[in-house]
This record gives sequence, structure tokens and C-alpha cells, in this order.
Amino acid sequence: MPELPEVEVARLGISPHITHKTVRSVEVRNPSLRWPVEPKLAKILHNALITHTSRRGKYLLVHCLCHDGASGVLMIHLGMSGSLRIASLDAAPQKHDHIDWVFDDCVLRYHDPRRFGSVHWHDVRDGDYLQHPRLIQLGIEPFDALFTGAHLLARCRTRKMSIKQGLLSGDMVVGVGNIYACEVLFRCKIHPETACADLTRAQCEQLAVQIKHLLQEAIAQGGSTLKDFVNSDGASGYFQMHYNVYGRTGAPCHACAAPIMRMVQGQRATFFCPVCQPASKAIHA
DNA sequence: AAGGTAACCTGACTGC
DNA sequence: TGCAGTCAGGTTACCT
Repeated sequence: MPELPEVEVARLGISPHITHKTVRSVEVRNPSLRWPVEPKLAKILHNALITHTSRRGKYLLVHCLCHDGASGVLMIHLGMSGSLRIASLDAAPQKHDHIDWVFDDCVLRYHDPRRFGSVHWHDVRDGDYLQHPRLIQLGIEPFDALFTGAHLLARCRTRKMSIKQGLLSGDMVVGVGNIYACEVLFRCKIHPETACADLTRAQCEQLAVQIKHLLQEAIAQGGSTLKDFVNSDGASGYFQMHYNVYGRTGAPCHACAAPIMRMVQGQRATFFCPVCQPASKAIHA
């Protein structure tokens, strides 16, 4: 589910079905998401043309040219449990299908049991969408050429918190959620509790490289499930990578066979291999 | 100002 | 079978 790769795969999945098409109607069945859905959304988007889609962090952005000539951006966040699907016009909405965008030949449907996700409307007359309060605070994109080991090192130098929490905080880099934070630290053989400020230049270089690789691999993997975005009945559109540590408490490490351990950092589960990812104290001892 | 914590909400699963 | 408890892939508001 929704870390950056899943959001990107969702975007790739829905984009061909909605781009250059006109929204005929919008049905908001439940506006109570993380933030209330704009009450005038249906009116604003009536007969709006979808020009293209993009993404910023975990926000999927749908760029619209409205009937009145104004333009704007639909900002969709999937939260913990959100998903998007392309359904046929006659497919009845299921429980937790909160919003429909109806086109001539299909429906874009937002589904989110926990309602931690959100749907914002940003009118460009109110300024550049990248200046939106939800977007402006986000860190650098992992695939940006400026996201490098040097960038990471500079951001880490003054941070006392653990690298696991640092990666999740979203201001060093966006899009890395709990699963990929655990997995990338395993790949780099870095203990999750290592203080950001204690990371070496080499570790930061490696982290930057592996974050790009891991997310790219996950997107590629998700690409094979793109067909599931159309007319699927059940929960689909998501995919599961082969995890080395995430959710594998007690199972043997794929590298050294030691049992994977679970701990809690900032109220989130962290999984790691105590042998492959030794605590820094052990390194210096 | 950074860092910790509770909160938002439902469903799936575990153990008694 | 039922019920209580735990956990879940994210993010923000509020407190120290």
C-alpha cells in the first residue's frame, strides 16, 4: 500500500484511463477524510478536462482544466489504507468507496476504509500548487538529481534522531515509508537506531543510492500489476515485494540466518537483522 | 526548535 | 462464537 512506489503505480494505472478525458460528474459519498473534502468539488469539476497527472511525495496530482477556463489540481493522498481503481460505469460502489469521478466510459473510484487519506482541491488562481501547505513542507524527491549522499549528509549532520525516524520524517527525502525505511537500512547494513548525526559520508552515499534503487525496483515490480486497476472486483492494484526484514520477526535473515528482530521507534514497528545491522556502539567497541 | 506523543478510523487477526 | 486486545503501509497538532 501507499508508500511512494504504490502511489506512483496507482498514478501509472489510472492515468491512461483519465488523461485527456472530461469529468462528467463527481459523487462524494463521504466527505469525512483526513480533511473534509471541498464541498463544491462536484460543481468545480463538472465538465473539467484532465490534462495530465503527476506526483509529489505520496500525493498523486491530477491536473484539471475547468469548464470556466480556470485550472486546478486535485491532490489525492491514500493515507494508510486508500486505493484508487478504474471501474465500469455500472459497477456498484462498495463499502468505503467514498468518491467517484465519472467519465464517459469509466469511473475513477477512491476507496479508503480508515479514511486517513485526503482529497484536496487547489485552484491555481490561489497560487502555485507546489506552494500548497501540504506540499511546500515536503523534502526532496528521491529521484531528483539533487538527492545525493552529500544532500543526506548535510541534512543528517544536525539531527539527533535515529536514521529510521529521520527517513520517515519526510524532510530529508519524501516517499520512504515504514516498509522501505526498514528495507533500505537492511540493504545498507545500518542499525535503525543509529543517530542521523553519526552517519558517515559513505553511509549517506550508500543510503541515497539504495533508496533510489529500492523505490525504482518497487515501482518496476508494481508495473506488472497495472492491469488490475481496471474493473477489478477486490482489493488490487497493490503488490508485495520480496521483503528482507519487514514483517519477518523471528524468521531467518536472508543473508546470515540470524532471527530478524522487531522493535518500536516513534510508535512504529522497526524490523532489522541484529547481525547484519550491528549497533554503532558495537562497531566502535 | 527539535523531538516525543496522542490522535484521526476501520478491519484483520490473536488469544482466551 | 464472541469478545477484548493488538496491530496496521501516514501525517498532523500539540506539548515539552
